Parts: sequence; C-alpha cells; structure tokens
Amino acid sequence: MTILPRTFYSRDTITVAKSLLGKKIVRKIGKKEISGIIIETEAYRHSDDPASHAFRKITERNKVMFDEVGKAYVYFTYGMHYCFNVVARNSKFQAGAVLIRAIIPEKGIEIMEENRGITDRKKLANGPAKLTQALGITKEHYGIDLTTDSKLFIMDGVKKHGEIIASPRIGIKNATDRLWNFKISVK
DNA sequence: CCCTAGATTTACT
DNA sequence: GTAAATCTAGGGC
Repeated sequence: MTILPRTFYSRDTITVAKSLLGKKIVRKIGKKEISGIIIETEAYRHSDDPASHAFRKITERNKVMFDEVGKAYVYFTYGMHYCFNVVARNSKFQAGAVLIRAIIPEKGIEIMEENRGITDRKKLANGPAKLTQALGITKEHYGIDLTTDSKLFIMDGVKKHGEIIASPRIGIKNATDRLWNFKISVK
C-alpha cells in the first residue's frame, strides 16, 4: 500500500470526498501506530458553498483551506471538540476541504480506548470529534502535510466497498439541499 | 430506545 | 454577544 500522492487531492473536492471512502488513515504516536478505514466524509468548498468555513474569505482559522492540497485542516468547535479535514480542490476553486466524519478502527484499538475513555468499539470513532480524540489529533496538527510518512497520513485502502450513499451534510443550516455527505455501508 | 440540556472556546453576522 | 461542520449523560417512555 502507498501513501496517497498530492495529485489525489488536486481534483474536485466532491470527487476527493468520494474517493477517500475506504482509504486508510494512519496515526503514529512514538512507536505506536493507530489506523482506521474511512467510511464517511463531507465536502466543503469555496465561493459556491455557504456552509463552508471558507465561504466568505480567508481568515486565521481557515487559511489552510486556501493553501496547498493534501494538508490537514483541524478546527476547534463547540468549546470542546476538534474536527479533522483534508485540503482538496481543483484549479476552479480557491479553497476546499473534506471533513472526515467516521472511521472503522483497525490497529491500535487499545490506544483509542484509552484516548476516548470508553471500550465500546462501535462508538470509538464514529463521529468527527470522536475520531480526532481517538487518534489524538489536536490543533498541533493544523496544516501538516498528509502526503508524507510522518505522524499522520492517509494510505491507499485497497479495500473494495459497496455503493456510496449521498446525503445532506450534518449539523449545518445552509445549503442543506446539497448531497455532499458520503458514506459506505459496512457489514 | 428517544429526547433534552450542558459543556465551553473561537470567530465574526 | 452569539452561533458554531459536536458529543455525552441523564431522565422519561
């Protein structure tokens, strides 16, 4: 398996969101490794997407969405939660990112249980703020490159999966008519 | 099982 | 000041 190259992310944000399903996210902490398969994503774009943080203009928080693709966009919200995105867009847009909403834990499950303080495997990383906590992602990881083998990166999943289900994005009030939430069914 | 409320920082309508 | 790309605990059914 190989790490996804930067060209993977330099396509349309929606396409990348769908393509990330079934891929593997890897987090290394010291000598330990945590990994999981991505099963749910959401696309956020610039200029035509009122629900996106980058809809209006570049700010201190969202600036990495305008930066090089393949980087991590981590933001803090609701006073206690981090969410993890990957910067992705083609040349038609100035900014864009894909929110990773859920993964299936693969390796390092004990570490995730420790990070989360629970042992219910179904709830370990089945939400955007849960998976950041399970993987130990914080704003320290803001802007890091996900295309190199370091503390955090994304690999080719090689895993075949079934149909992609498109739904309205979750937790937003604008542009709910866009089916930019994507997930795959899991056995 | 479903629904409600509370936690608590950041960014800007 | 207030709303936010959320989660959990707790009480009711």
